[in-house]
Amino acid sequence: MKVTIRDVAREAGVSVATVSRVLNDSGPVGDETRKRILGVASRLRYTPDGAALSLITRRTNTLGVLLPDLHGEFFSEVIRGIDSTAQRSGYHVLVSRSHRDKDEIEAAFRAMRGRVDGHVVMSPEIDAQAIVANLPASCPVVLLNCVIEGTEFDSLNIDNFGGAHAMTRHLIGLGHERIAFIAGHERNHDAAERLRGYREALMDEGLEQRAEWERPGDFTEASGFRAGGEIAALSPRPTAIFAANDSMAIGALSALREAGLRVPEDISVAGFDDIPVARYMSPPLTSVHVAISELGERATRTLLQAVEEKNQHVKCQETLPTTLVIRQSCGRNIH
Amino acid sequence: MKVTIRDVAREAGVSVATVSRVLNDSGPVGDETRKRILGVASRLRYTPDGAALSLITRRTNTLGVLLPDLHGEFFSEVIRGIDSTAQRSGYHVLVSRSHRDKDEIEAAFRAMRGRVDGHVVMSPEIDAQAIVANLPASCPVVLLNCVIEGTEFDSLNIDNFGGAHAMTRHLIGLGHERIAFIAGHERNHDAAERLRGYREALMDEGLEQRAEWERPGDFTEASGFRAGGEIAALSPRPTAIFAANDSMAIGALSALREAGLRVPEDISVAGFDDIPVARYMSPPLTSVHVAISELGERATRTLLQAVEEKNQHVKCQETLPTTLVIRQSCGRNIH
DNA sequence: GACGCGCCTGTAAACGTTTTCAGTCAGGCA
DNA sequence: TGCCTGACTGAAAACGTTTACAGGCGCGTC
Repeated sequence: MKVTIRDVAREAGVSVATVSRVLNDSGPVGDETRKRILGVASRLRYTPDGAALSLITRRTNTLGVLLPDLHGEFFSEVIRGIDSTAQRSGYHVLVSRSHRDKDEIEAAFRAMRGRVDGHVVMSPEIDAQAIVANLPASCPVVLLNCVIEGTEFDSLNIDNFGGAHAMTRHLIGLGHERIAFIAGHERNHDAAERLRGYREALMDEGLEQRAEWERPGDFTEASGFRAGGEIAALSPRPTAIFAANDSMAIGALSALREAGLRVPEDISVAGFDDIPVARYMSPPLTSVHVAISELGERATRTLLQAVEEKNQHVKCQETLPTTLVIRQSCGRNIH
Repeated sequence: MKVTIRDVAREAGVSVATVSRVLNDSGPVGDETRKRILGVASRLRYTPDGAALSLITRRTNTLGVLLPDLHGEFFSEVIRGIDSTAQRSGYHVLVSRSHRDKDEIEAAFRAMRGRVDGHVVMSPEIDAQAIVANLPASCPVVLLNCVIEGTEFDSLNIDNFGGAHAMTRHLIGLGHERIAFIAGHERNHDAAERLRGYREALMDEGLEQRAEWERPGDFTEASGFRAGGEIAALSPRPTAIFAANDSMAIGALSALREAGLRVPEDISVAGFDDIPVARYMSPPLTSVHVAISELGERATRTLLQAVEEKNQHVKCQETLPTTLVIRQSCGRNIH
């Protein structure tokens, strides 16, 4: 049924070794023979079998990507960065999402054994140390947004703390003194760092902190909507809301509008991530810009290098800087 | 370096066949022997090599997914549907995005040969017939949003025409007579069908059609923004805008706001897809709901069945229905 | 006591490649 | 003529599995 290298060899009247040599340019072959083989190969539509190739070369040309159950544009942008970089180097991308706990991640690793040359793991919820611990040392891994210590692994993080700190100071600079925060899951590392940045900026400036100004959320628009409504009902009402990601900020915007509040006249709103849709909000959303697709690109480049050097290279820990993007959703406090 | 089945066999003092039998429950093995082997296997952290397994079983337990350069939530939702369904059946997902022309798609197919048990192909831009023509008949394929005729392949389409037609009639029902349309690429099948639905609904109701009311776009927020601005400047100004997808509708909303127009008082806006963020717009966006993740789920289920039956099953062509979701971005025409 | 039949186990082939090694052949040189 | 070299080619091993086949052993039956 399937056409193999043997079929090509037989049809061309040569041995499989010669066919292989022609197809990979891996040895001298007579001009006439080469042409004949090339002809037969394309006529028969021969394509080498990936499995057999991987088996012999110990290379799959595939990268595994383990992601949590991300939603929306963040996911899409990360994958875009990863895939385009991988593709440029002739690699495929095997994705696997929605891994809640350590066991699930380990199962995913096992299932991918021998199908993948390395992994990009994004797991902000879980102790990465434990995950990666029982991975064979020969298997390259790049940790994305993971909480991990030491210099044993390649890792790439967003400057969550710095970004949140800067945004909070920006709001304070606009004269806001009652600033609410919509948080993500406590156990999410990104979320925790952003919360820490918010708190520390308030402390640095000697502003009041109230528990009721910190609302729980889970990075979805729905949770932002809920939190936004609650904040609108607070008294005294905060004059600014900083959401730990854009999706929640968008949800909050929607809730504020329903509550009859104008943004930014009555209350300011800021987000985090600067997803593409942020600038098209009404009003356009002030946010902490993260180069999301670059996150994927960098992680992939690092991983490809690790694969190339068989994981013998010196590991590096990077932090991707963030920048403030000022749009119209935040105004000077006039209350 | 890597621990193979042979290592386990040696350590346990049995043959590889016996180990294989234990690990796959594929034959009778003495109780004592079985225990010993299981013990050794877990102590050595043995995991079968995927490549070798695929080679011998002719199964990769992996599905290939070829997508165009989708952006935003649509991509993310489709993948979510595909991956969750695949994962439930023990399959992995190999994604590959950004395929512009036939050659690129073919190259992707070739590269995946032997790494994948079947393909989900989404390619609204290109004649699918040509793509799939020179694929071996034994390779299962499900076509997603592809233009294709006949019953030779499994295919799954959105009811683009019906959805667009219904939305246009809805706008007409609200009293709008000058309805603008922001289109997608001409060569995009989805876009073309949505445009056709818009046109035919206007014709059915005997409404005027003007070339200047049909603005080009490319499914991005930026193009919707541009088109929205142009439409706002038209005179007489249309009283409603129907965008061929939500991203463009969101862009248009933003442009209208900048032009000082109120939605829906001055002008109504409708989108298509009903991406999750649509309901959180200001105002919440009326849209044609498409069960995006279900699109991925269904395609995957069909593909898995095709794999199961070695592509000998009867192919089916499905169309996913759409529903109108009425929110506040469209109002009765009061001009 | 011979035979057949289960159960358990091992040997070896097969999957489709790459690659090492050895071989053939022509031609140049002594 | 004999030898060496270099270009070309083929045979066979190797990768890590599964599986068809066969063998050994204990036990029951005639």
